[in-house]
Amino acid sequence: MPEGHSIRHLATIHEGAFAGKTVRASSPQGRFADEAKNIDNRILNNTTAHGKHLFLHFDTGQTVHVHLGLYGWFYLSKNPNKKPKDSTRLRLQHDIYISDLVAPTACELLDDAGVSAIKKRLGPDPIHDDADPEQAWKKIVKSKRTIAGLLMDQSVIAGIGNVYRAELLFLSRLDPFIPGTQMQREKFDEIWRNASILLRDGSTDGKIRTVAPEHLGEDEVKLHGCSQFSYVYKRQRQSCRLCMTEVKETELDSRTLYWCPTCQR
DNA sequence: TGAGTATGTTCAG
DNA sequence: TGAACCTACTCAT
Repeated sequence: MPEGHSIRHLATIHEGAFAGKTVRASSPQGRFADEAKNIDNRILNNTTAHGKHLFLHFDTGQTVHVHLGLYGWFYLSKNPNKKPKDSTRLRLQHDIYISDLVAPTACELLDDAGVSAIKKRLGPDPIHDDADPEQAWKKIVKSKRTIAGLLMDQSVIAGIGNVYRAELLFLSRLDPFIPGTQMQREKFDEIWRNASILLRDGSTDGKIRTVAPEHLGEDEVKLHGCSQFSYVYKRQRQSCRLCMTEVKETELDSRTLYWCPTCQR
């Protein structure tokens, strides 16, 4: 489930498990073997996250940069005898914890310049206290692209993926297809504010929660806290939770967009 | 058991 | 714009 909230969640978990400790690093799959040797038996200083990018900073001055992509994930375990899968790109281990990274889009060893280059091409991340929404607003308001497309552009705002995109647009009752040039400042501020709140909330346990309890069905209320619900994401051909109009889906920039044509006019 | 789908990004053409 | 990356889950057979 790798949107920004998951990456922050994983950064926090890895910092708690490994920071300040001497870590064994290996690559059972082999594709990160040479790089793993550089950080094997070194101390992991701390972790950071920006958008969907995770950084593990070592005392060598080097940083492991991970992007999970669509399939990637870290599997944490306390079982010292756990066997890695053949596909495990990176295994981090010390006395207590094992973390296995499987199927990431990116796993590479960078110096400070490499880390800076990645952060430079990313927009502000609403999960950060010191993120500057002005940077995002300036790009949005001068773009003719749709607001739905702009919200998914990591160089505009970092960390929002397809689920949060759909839900944020619904929460602000925004037509996904209006161009950035027609965005109202108040609407942008609302999206930014909601993104900050929802991403932070999701980062506590890695789960996306966007629906207010009063908008959940009776059966769903019983499950609330165990499962994830949405207003429009993946609810195509179902009724809108608020107005009962059928939720629509369409392809936009090669991703599926979900919206309520009545609430989001 | 196999097909289909997915919360993402990069690169070739 | 489409293919590639190459995992986990759901659903139909």
